[in-house]
Formats: sequence, C-alpha cells, structure tokens
Amino acid sequence: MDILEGLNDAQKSAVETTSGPLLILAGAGSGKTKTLTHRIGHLIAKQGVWPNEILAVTFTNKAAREMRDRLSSLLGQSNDRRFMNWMGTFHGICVKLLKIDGEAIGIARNFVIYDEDDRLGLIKKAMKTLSVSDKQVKPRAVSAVISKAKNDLLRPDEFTETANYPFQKTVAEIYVEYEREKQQAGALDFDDLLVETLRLLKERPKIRAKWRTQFKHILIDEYQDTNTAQYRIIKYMVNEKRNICVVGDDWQSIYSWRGADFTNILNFERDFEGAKVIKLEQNYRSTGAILDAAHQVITKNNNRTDKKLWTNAIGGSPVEVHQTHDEIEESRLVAGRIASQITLRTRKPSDFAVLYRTNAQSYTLERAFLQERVPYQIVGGVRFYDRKEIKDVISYLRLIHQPSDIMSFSRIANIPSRGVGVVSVEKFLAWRSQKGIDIVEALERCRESGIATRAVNSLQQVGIVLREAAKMVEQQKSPSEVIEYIIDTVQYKEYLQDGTPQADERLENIGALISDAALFTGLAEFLDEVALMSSVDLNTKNDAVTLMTLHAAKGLEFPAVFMVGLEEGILPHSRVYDGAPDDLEEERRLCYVGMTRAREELHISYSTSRLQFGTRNYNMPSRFLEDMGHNVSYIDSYAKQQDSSFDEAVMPFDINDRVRSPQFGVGEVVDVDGMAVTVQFDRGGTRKLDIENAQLALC
DNA sequence: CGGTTGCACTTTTTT
DNA sequence: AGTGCAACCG
Repeated sequence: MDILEGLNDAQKSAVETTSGPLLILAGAGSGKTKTLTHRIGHLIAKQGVWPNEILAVTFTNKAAREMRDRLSSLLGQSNDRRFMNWMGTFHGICVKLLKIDGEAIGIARNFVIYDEDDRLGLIKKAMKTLSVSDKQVKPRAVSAVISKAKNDLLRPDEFTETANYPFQKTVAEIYVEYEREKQQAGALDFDDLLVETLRLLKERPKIRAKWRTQFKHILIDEYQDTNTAQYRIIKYMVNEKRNICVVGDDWQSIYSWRGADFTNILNFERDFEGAKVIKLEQNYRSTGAILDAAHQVITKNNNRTDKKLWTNAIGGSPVEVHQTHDEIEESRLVAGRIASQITLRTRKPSDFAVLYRTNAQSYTLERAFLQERVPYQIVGGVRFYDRKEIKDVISYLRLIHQPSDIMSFSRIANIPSRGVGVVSVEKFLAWRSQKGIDIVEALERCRESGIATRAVNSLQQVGIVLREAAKMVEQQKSPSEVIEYIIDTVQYKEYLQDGTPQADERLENIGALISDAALFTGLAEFLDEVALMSSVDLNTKNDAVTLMTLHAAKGLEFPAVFMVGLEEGILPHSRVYDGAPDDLEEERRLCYVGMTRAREELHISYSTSRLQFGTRNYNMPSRFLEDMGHNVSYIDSYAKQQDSSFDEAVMPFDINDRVRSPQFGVGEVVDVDGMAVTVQFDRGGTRKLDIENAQLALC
C-alpha cells in the first residue's frame, strides 16, 4: 500500500510533515480532504500512531463520516463505530469530553443538549419570571446577545459588570436567570458545550494533562471558521510536541456571524512559532472559465491573503448569466434547463445543485421542480429532527434520560391532549420546584400538589409511563423499543391521525425515527446524535437535484451549479448594508464559495423583481456580477424565449400512471422520456408514444 | 380547558 | 405569502 500515490508534491509534503506545527492553506477544490485523509492514514500505517491518539476536528458530522469512510478503505480497515473515536465536530468532541470528565466541574453525566428552540423557550420563560415584556425586548435579540457573550467567554456576572445601557442590563438579568434555569434543568446549550469544555481544561490541570498526553496529533479542518472558545480549546490540547496541523482557506470564511474569526488562521504562524506552511493551489475541481470568474470576484476583497489558484483544465464553457422578470420565471428557467438536460440524458439529477442566499428562496424553486417533475431534495430548511412529531417523541426520551429537563416536559405535558392546560402546568412546576424533586418523581406524587383532579390523573399517568420507560432503559433495551413503548402507551399515533393531509407523512416520520433509533445501543448515544445532527448531515436521496443555501454548500461540489438571486439585497444581503465593510466582504466570500462548487457548468441568475414579505421589490443586479469579468456570457432575458405554451408543454404523466389510448386501450406508464411515454398495455405489448400524437389521457 | 380566528411578523446564514 | 402567537368564545 502506497499512501502517497496519486498526490501532488505539495500534498505529499503535507502528508509527510508529521511533527511540529503545520499550516495547510488549501484553496477551493485543491484536494484538501484527500490530503487530510492520507495524512491520518500515514500517521497510523507508517508511524504507528494509535487512532485514539489522533484528535481530528471537522466542520460537520457528514465530513467526519466521509473522512472515516475514506480512511478505513485506505487502510483496509473495517469501519466500525469505535474506529477514530476522536474524529468529529468540535461540538461532538466536547460532548464526549464532558460526558467523561464533566462531573469534575459539576456537570451531570446525563445532561441534555438544548437547541436553538429550547434556548429561545427558556429565555421566554426567564423573561416571564422577571416580568420583562417580550414586546419591548425581543427574545431572539436576547438570545443573540447571550450567545455572543458566551462566545466572548463572558459569564453572566462578567457580562453584568460590562453592561452599560438599559437594554444590556435587562439582557444581563435575563442571562443570569436563563443560566440558573438551565442549570436546574440539567441542560447545556450549544455554546455551553464549547465554553464548559474550555472551563474544564482550564480549571482542572490534571484532566488537561491527561488529554494532552493522549492526543499525540491534532488536526483541525476548516480552521478559518473556528471561534474564540474553539481556538482556546485547541491551545490547551496541544502538548509540548506541538503536533498540530490546521487546514483552511481564509477566502472561504463565511461564519463570522457565528463568532468565527478567520484571523485565527492568519495568526497561526505567530501562535505556533516555526510552523511550516504548505499551500495547495492546484485546483482539481473547476474549469478555467469558472475558476477565473470566481477569482475575479474574490480578489475585489481587501482583507485577505494573496494566492492564485490554477488548473490544468483550462477553458471550459463560460459562466452563463441569466436575467429574468420575476422569481417564478427564474425558478422555471432553472428547473426547465435542468429538466431538458435530464431528458437529453446528458446529465442526471444528482449532477445539479441550486444554491441560494436565504432559505425563503427555496419555495418557488420547489414549485418549479414539482411542475417539471424533476426529483429534488432540499438540504437544510426544516430539518428532520426539527419536525413537531419528532421533537415530541424526542422530548419524552430526553425527559427519561434527564428527569429535570423542564423544556421537554413543558412540550409534552399536554401532548397528546390529556386535559392539562397551561395553568395546571404552571401550578405543577411551581409545586415541584418548591418540593425540590425531579419532574418524574413529582408527576408520580402530584396528588399531593392540590391541582385539579382531571389534570392530576393525567399527570400521574405520564409519570408512570416515564418511570416504566426509564426501567426499560436501565435494562439496556434499545431506544427504538423505548420509543415504541411510549407512543403505544400514550397513544401518540392516534393523536397524529387528525385527518389532516400531513398525518400520513408524520406517521412515516415516526417510523423513520424508530428505525434510526434501532441503530443505537443506548439512549444517551442516540440523544447526543440527534441533538448535534445538522441539516447537512442527513442522508441524501440517490438521484435528485440538490437545493440548498450557499452556507450549506461549503465543502461540496457538483458538475453543474445554478446560483440564483444575484441581486442587491439578496447577495449581498440587505442586512450588511448598514454593517461594517467586513460584512460585505463576507458576502463576497459567500459568492466565491458558491461559484467554486461548480465543476463544469455554472449558471447565475438574477431577477428584475422579487416577492419579499408579500410585497414586490425591484432589486438591482448584484455588484458581484460586475466583478466576474469577461469570461462570463450574458444570456438574453428569459421572458423573450418563453412562449405561452410553457405550461401546456409540461409532461402530464408520471411512471405508474394509468392512461388510456384511443388506439391501444388502457395501460400503465413505465417510463417517461421528454414528451414521450412508454406504456405497458393491459391487453399486452409495450409502446413508446408521443403524448400529443397518441392523444393519451389519464384514467 | 381547548379550539378557532385574526393579527403581526417574518428572513440571512447554523453547530 | 405563510406561519406562529394571542385573544376570544364555547
């Protein structure tokens, strides 16, 4: 086995530089993942480093999974769950560390992880407790300020000291109350995972020493997107040998709004003196035309490193820019173009991605794809684990795992409806906190509380169910069995059957959740996975066009990419107009990231008008279009090409449809090809027919 | 207590 | 335009 095979000189050098600090500046499409994978493979196979001695941080769970897969096949290893235990996202790794050592700083082993919704709910609760009106102070704004404070490593007391303005003082109060409530619930929010890990390493030198000894090699991917807490964690983890390798590209830093600070990558050489720097500048992904246009855009930024990506694949078809009248036409243009390429069989659906700035833009695109009958999938948007029915079931599970989890309880107290209203819930919670017992015990004993009889009976039932389920967990029953027990006992499926059109889909989702859960041995593992699962981590359909935001597209590539909504106010987004110039530069990087996802074909579109918040706006073409230069070809307005028969020209039949032909009788559609269908007739025989000539009709 | 209706607000991006 | 939340009524 030759681990260096198929690598260029710079990549080889990166793989073989295994001691001391190493900075890999990897441009878009320069084989970064491959280099990292081979570097880890080299450490394990050639230098006898034990997989558990390598700490490898990726940006998403999906990236970790991919790397684990590639690594195990490179090493000829079987890919079991425990292989490369310390490869994952910062958040995932922090959860593991806190599960093992968190008790040393007072973190319960069975902590639950609060997502954005839980955090918002808890903030609202805290505001209610403090009688702060959510009319004057918006919970979302409070959430953002608290998150920012945490990222700046300001604890509630420290934040209170720095608070000057009335708003900040109010937020400070809410922050204190929020932290208190969260602590009582035995929960940590996303930011806590990082901040508390940092505190653990800071306050417990022995524990810090243990991990520093264990991790002989540290690798960090997407280093330009690390925030302060993550940076400090890394600093603690690196030992005297300083075997740290970071990979990144300041041109692709698009998460500063989340606290990411790309000066971390610019300062690496200062932080780790004597660091070796390797630049990966050969692009293996895109054609010259695409790369040139992208380069023209990114070089208009001032605050950046200087580099020049190059490719052997010079030329290629020029980037096409399309103008449309409105967003519906734009969506039809995209879906239509894709549909015809699929019909011509020059490409398959999974070759395409459609990228947009905001999730709201996906709506009209979806409709166009449905109309064109092109299979598509949306990455992000409403995540599977964000669906109501899934959250309900997860809330039961969380409450079993952490009987103090007040947010989960509040969610399911009256789901399915069992006559427990807001008033009863409030009374119950007040009583239980005065008693100082956990929620499950309180449910069992709620007869003592003096709440209305109907509510008491229901609550007691819930208590019994939770207690039984907890016993199952103790007996090492699979999470899927626990879920089935709960939904059967509380009759959750019956609750979902409310006669709405979505009922079936919801039942299916529950089924999918149960099969997911069956893959896990313990409830805790399942809950952690669910909490940290991101929108881009989900399993993808095999053959469908991918629709997603520019942010979600980071790290991916597609033969053909459509970027839509290249308008002032969309990309760049209007929110950056009154912000710092840095924000505009980040929008430009976002544009660059989108363009460099394309391998062979890049289409960009903008619309003269667009419906936003229910009103029609007329936006100027994006300034980034002007930056792209002359390797771009402007296509005539789509409206001119579009004829009135557009709607009628849509293939009205689908596979499995029953159709009637005046000539051949009734049959079933077995294949669709442009405006023709292949029909298997009941009386025997298969024919390919043009739908207009054959006068086919649905039956 | 629960369901329905009407209003207000939304949208930047997400671990 | 769609959704979530609040107030109101049964």
